[in-house]
Amino acid sequence: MTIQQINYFLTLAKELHFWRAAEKVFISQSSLSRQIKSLEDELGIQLFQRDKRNVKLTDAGKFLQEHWTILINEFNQVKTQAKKIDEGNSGRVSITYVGSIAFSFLPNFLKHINDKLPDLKLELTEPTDENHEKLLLDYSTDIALSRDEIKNIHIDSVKLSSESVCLVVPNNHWLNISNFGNLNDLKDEKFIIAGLHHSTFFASLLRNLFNKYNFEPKTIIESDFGGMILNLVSQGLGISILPHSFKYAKPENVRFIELNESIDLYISWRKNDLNKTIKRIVDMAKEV
Amino acid sequence: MTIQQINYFLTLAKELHFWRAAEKVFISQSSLSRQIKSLEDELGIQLFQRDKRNVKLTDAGKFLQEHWTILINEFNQVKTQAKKIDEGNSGRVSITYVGSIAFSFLPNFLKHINDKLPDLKLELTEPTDENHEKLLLDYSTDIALSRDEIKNIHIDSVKLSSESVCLVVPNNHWLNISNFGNLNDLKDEKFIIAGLHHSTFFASLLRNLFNKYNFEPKTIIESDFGGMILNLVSQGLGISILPHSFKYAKPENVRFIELNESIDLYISWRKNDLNKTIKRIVDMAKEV
DNA sequence: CCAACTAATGCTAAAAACGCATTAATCATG
DNA sequence: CATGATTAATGCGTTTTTAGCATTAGTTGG
Repeated sequence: MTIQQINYFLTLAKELHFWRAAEKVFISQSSLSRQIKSLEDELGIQLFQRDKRNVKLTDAGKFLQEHWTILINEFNQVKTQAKKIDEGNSGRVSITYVGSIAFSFLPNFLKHINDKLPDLKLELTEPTDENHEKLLLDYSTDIALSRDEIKNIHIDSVKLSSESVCLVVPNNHWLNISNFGNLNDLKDEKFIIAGLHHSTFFASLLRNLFNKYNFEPKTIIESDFGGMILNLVSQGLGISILPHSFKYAKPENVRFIELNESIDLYISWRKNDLNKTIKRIVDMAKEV
Repeated sequence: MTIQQINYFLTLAKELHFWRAAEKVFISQSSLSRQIKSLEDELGIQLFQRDKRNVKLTDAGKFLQEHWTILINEFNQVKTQAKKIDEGNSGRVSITYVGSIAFSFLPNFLKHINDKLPDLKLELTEPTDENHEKLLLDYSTDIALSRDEIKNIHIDSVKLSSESVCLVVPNNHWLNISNFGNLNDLKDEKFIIAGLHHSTFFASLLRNLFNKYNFEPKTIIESDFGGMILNLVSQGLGISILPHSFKYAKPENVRFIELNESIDLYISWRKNDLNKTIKRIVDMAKEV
């Protein structure tokens, strides 16, 4: 039983046509026919019900199609990860991050990594659902930069920094540090903020903040992309609440007013991962 | 990349010695050497660090050893299950059950199956940890007979029957149906019962029962095997509490006194499993 | 420095995989 | 109902892969 044979099988199971399937796997129809037959013989399982004209999966075939598809995927994932370990400092490392660090921490961090490990390729992704724990465990990513700590026996997670949360207003806005009391002063303001129904950490922080003051913001635009929000604020469309680090995006015509709330940044990685480069990068993060 | 090659790799990874590994997989040392090398070439990953004398795994090799071991096991499990589906009524079906039905429901059930499907082989197991849900989901079993309903979107679960829970006492015991009031009459009795700390459904039922009367039994012997308990009770070593169906074990010198508690029997199976025989057997259970 | 050990390699034989051409069965069509 | 189109299986020769034997080459322990 070859991985190759399984791929032949999966292709045929999808096409249900020997000629088309054979073309897809770049062998002749006769070869495919024989490979499938030898697979059936070796397993002692009838995979396809076929006459001279039609091909269809048996129940056992359907079962194998479903489960082999999953297993082959896992095989490929494992292979990719092994390759990363093999390549080490000259390989690739995947990093997932939350958008709000794109302007401050992340550029410095990436520069630092590139100075120390110039041959390393970095794969950056900003996940939308923010399930960093799952992404780490199934090897979809190697390092996660998130707003909350990940508590899992297979994952190490340490706090890198804290920063304050700020009101963001256009420069010509009446609000400033000295005349700001609390959120309820802002009940007539138009807000441009992240979707509060999301399950991200920042959304939940905002929900808590509004709850504390029993305050419901007049939201005119929802966006999860901080850069977009900043831009809209600078255009005078409304005000927003963002982590302080967005100041480093050097937005024009915008003023930041610190609130009495702070938000953390954590870095998380798989405990004892064999890819030593991951740990090196984590250590670099602590230096930045 | 062949399944065979992976098995070669896993053997060598364990032995770390080409000759011994080659013997274990029934090929020559030279062949094994070449197979490993071709695997390394194909993956583009160094698996072993070797000189003319020693062999040891690289980090990537360690990683692959760990994950391939798991995947190969899953492959075999999937194969076994596909085989079962292929064989259908002449194949095998695995049933896990709780001990307490061994004397009443189970014999009738098995006889019924054997009458209808004489070519079917049945694999019976009585799991100790009673995690029927997990056993079903990972295909370790096909049908589970348990005391509580399994609630999972991939599993169907229906109640087969209910029965009362009984006090079991030796025939010459002072206690009988007419003079029994409640559990607190039994505070001086010696009990022989299942370990209450266990996570089985029956253990938790007993815990609740005792809690209800704020009653702590003087337990002299703990055993999870009902047959053993019955035997000890009949020898006069103490009294016990068991489901009513143990009466069908036809124990000598023992009397059952019904309590005001009942316990259910559920049958559970994977929803829409491709092995049609499983559903047939489930339907038979409802007829018994 | 020699003997024992062990992984790699040259060579040859056997086995497996492949493609071409053909066969055999089925289906659609007039 | 005959005929051509379609399609999976198979006979056969070729190429590729795998296996074993014998040998080589480097390492280790005495």
